[in-house]
This record gives sequence, C-alpha cells and structure tokens, in this order.
Amino acid sequence: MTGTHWSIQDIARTAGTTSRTLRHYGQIGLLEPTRVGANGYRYYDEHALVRLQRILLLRDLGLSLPSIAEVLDGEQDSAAALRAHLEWLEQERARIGRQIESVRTTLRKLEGGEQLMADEMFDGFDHTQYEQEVTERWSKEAYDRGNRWWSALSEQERKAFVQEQADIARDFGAARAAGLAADSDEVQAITARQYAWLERSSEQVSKAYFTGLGDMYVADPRFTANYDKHGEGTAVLIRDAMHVYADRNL
Amino acid sequence: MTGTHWSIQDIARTAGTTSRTLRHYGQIGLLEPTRVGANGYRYYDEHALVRLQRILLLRDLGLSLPSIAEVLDGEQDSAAALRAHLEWLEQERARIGRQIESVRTTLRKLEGGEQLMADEMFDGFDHTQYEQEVTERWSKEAYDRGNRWWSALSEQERKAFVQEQADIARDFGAARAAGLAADSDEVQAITARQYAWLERSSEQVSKAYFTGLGDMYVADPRFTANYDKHGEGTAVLIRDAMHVYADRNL
DNA sequence: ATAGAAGTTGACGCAGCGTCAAGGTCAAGC
DNA sequence: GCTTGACCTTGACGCTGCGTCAACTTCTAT
Repeated sequence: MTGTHWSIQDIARTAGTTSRTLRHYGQIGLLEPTRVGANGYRYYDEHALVRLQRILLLRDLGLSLPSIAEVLDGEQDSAAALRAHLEWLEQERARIGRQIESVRTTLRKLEGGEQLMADEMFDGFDHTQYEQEVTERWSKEAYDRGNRWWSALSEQERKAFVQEQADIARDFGAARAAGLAADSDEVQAITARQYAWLERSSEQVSKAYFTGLGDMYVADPRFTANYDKHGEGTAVLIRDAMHVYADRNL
Repeated sequence: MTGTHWSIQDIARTAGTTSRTLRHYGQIGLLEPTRVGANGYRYYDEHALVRLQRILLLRDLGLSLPSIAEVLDGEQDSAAALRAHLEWLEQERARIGRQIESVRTTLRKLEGGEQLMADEMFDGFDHTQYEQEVTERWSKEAYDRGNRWWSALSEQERKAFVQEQADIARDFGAARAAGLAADSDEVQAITARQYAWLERSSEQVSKAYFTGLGDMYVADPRFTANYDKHGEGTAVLIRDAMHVYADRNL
C-alpha cells in the first residue's frame, strides 16, 4: 500500500477477488491497471477500485463481462441492460423448473418400482409411454392436456382406445401376410387409422413425430417384437407405410 | 439405410441431433459406432439408436455426459444419480431466484429516479446503502431482518441512529486533529462505538466486512469526502483504526 | 547474500458441441 | 470415364471466466 495506489494483490483482497481475475479483466480491456511499472507490475488507484467494485456487483447480478463493459462505459442504458438480463434470468429459471419437473417424474417412476425408460415404454400401450417425448417436444402444458384427456376417459373408453390400437396392429399384420405394399391403398387406409388414433390423444402429430415413431417401431426391439407378433416384417411394413403417409399427407 | 445399420446422418436425423454430436460422443466414448467401414465411415445399428435416445433423454434432463455414461453403463444407480442431480437443479433455481431479486431491486432504484450504486450509496447514511452488500454476503433473509429492523424504528430512533454516526465521525475528526494514533486507546474507544453502531443494524459484522468497510472509506471518494469534512486525513485514520480494532477484537 | 513472498507472462483445462477448413468417397447422370 | 453434388472423414479453433500449474524475475526482510 503506497498511499494512493495498490499492488494487484492489495486490490484483489480489498475487493474480494483474485489477482488472476484482475489480469483477466486487464486482458479483455474491462479494467486496465492505472499504471504499469517498468518491472511489469500492475498498480491500481481508487478509481480503479471503485470500477472494480461495480464490475463485481454487476457480475454478481449475473451479467456477462461484455455487458458489464457496455454498461460501465455508458454505451448501454443500465436499466435497459438490466431489464434484458432479467428476462433472460426468468427464462432460465423457467427452463430449470421444467427440468426439475421432468426429473421428479422420472424419479417417481423409478421409485414406484417401474423400470426406467426401456421397460416401461411398451406395456399395453399405456398412454404415459410418451410422457418424456411429449414433455420435451411440446412443452408441459401440452402434455398436461393429453394427460387430462386420458384421465377423463371412462374405463370403457380406455379399453376401446387400447383395443383399437390392437386392431390396427392386427390389420397391418394381415396386410403384410397378403403381401400388400406399403404404398398400396389398403395399407395406407390402415395407416390413416393409425394416424387418427394417435391424433386422438396427442392432438398435435407433426410429420417428424409420425415418421420418427415409424422408425422407432423398427429400431427398438421392444416395438418390433410387439408388432411382429402379427408376423415377421410387420414392423417394417408399418414404418414404411407411415413414411409414405407422412410424405403424402403431412 | 441399408436395412439394419444406418449412416451417421441417418441416426442423427432420426434421433433429432447432429452428426457432430455423434462424433463427439464417439470421441469421449459415450457412444461408439457399431461398425467403422474401411473408408472410415461410421455405421450404427438399432442398439446404438436406443442408447442414443436414452443419452438424449438424460441430457435433456440436464445430466452431464460423464454422469450419463455412468448411469447407462450401470456404474451408478439411476435413482441416486437423478436425486443428486435434482438437488443441484434446485440449488441452481434458488440461485437464479436470488439473482432475479437483486436485479429487480436494482431496477426499482434506477427507475425510481435514484442513481445507480455510486451516488445513492452515501446520502445521510441511509440504511439501504448496504443492501447489495448484505444481500450478497449474508443472504436475503439476513437483509430482510435488517430492513425490518429499520422499518420498525420510530422517526426519533432513526434520527438518533443517524446522529450517532455523525457524532462518531466528529469524534474521529477531533482525534485526528489532536494527533492521536490509530491504535491509541482513545481512538480505539471511538472505533468500538463505530463497531457497536454497525452491529445494531447488521447484527452480523464479520472481520472481513469491518476491515473492508474501512478500506472503502479511503478508497471511495464519496466516503472520503464525507469523513474528511472533519479534517483531511480523518478517513485514513478511521480506516487504520478499524483495521487495528478488527485485528485485536474480531 | 539469500530466502521467501509476490509479481510476471504464457498456456492448458473445463462442457459440449458449432463451425469452418481441407480433403476423401460414393451414387448418379452425361 | 468424368463431373457433380451429397455425404463422409479428421483436425482445430471458438465460446465463458477464470483456476491452476510452470518457469522466471523482482521485491523485501533478515
């Protein structure tokens, strides 16, 4: 402490940061040392300390170093910068909140004795199978709507819904046995029922979702096995049919 | 699509990611291609696709790639990993929440016509001057306690509180005029009053806070001016006295 | 004079890829 | 047989904000 100017360690301690940080700020031009001795040592005065304290304050608010530079150098209106930053912070909090919900859901399943992802995804086509998918792709609200829809169904309606899927799978199996092509009118008619069936619950079936689902039927052995119980090759037929349907209609 | 194995772009599209990501996962050993052709091309089969989908699912939950590897390779209990991750997520959300509060407070001040940081920090020693400090260092609850304390005071009590600070500053000024040393009994007695005064409002005055405050009295011209109105050098005397006091008593 | 504290400039590391750059491969059409 | 154009490869830098060596020089105190 030489009265009016301090060494790098002095201000670092005073401001509660490290010398490395100060050298970093010097490097990016955020806070230059007041004076650099012939020996290369950095020295800072009160003005620098005040600026440093403001920098650290804004940093603790979560602003980026470039933003801080703009604010302190008067290139940016402080209030505007803070408002923009606030918005970003709120989005971040919302995003994390969604992740927390997803993790909690997954944990509940795991602890409820159900098995993770793989094994729970295809038991009787339970509606909850797409929870993660839907949650991620169309946001939680959309999923909640779907969930309410399912919860609102009567036992009979649920059975009918599941049965219809079974019928569709059976008809696909029959079509395959008859040697029908994926783009034939007959198979496309069944595919239309498949689409309608999906639409009843999701109410938002995009092209990507539909074809992706088709691919999964072939790629994932659990799906393949379920469909191929109507004859080997049924899953492939369904996938191809869904692709054709998507290309033509979606 | 050669039936059972796909090119890098094929799975990338199917799973909704990019080829760059897949090569990255290959590089860090998270997901190796099923087969690598003589030409160096990567090929993936259904198993790889399923694994990739699980990876992406966990990634969307916010897990790190190393954590995902541990979970998928069975080295880590899934539930335990998710619980740990959940905790971390909740801390993150809390942290962001605190930042949001700080930013809002700062914005309110800015828009209320008060000026940022610098100019608002020293008008009559308004209690709110330490808001940022206190908020950051001792959490919001501590600050709220302090704020409630101040709000609970009567107008008379507030005036007395401010007056006491003025008296202390005056006495420091007199001590300096008398040529007393910072570590003299007289000056230390005044310093003790300064400490007690601070303690009344903050109720948590750490050594670092006390000495830091002393440094600020000298470093920040606004403080310096306020104290040096009792004679030049008063601020320096106070700082030194506070350091001595802190070393001896805190 | 010499030790120890403090200072300096590089430069790598981290997380998770995006994004060129520079160049090989492959199916298709002329 | 040659040219496109689409797709593939392996580097390697960039981003954020410093932490953390490493290898040296300088200051301070005994």
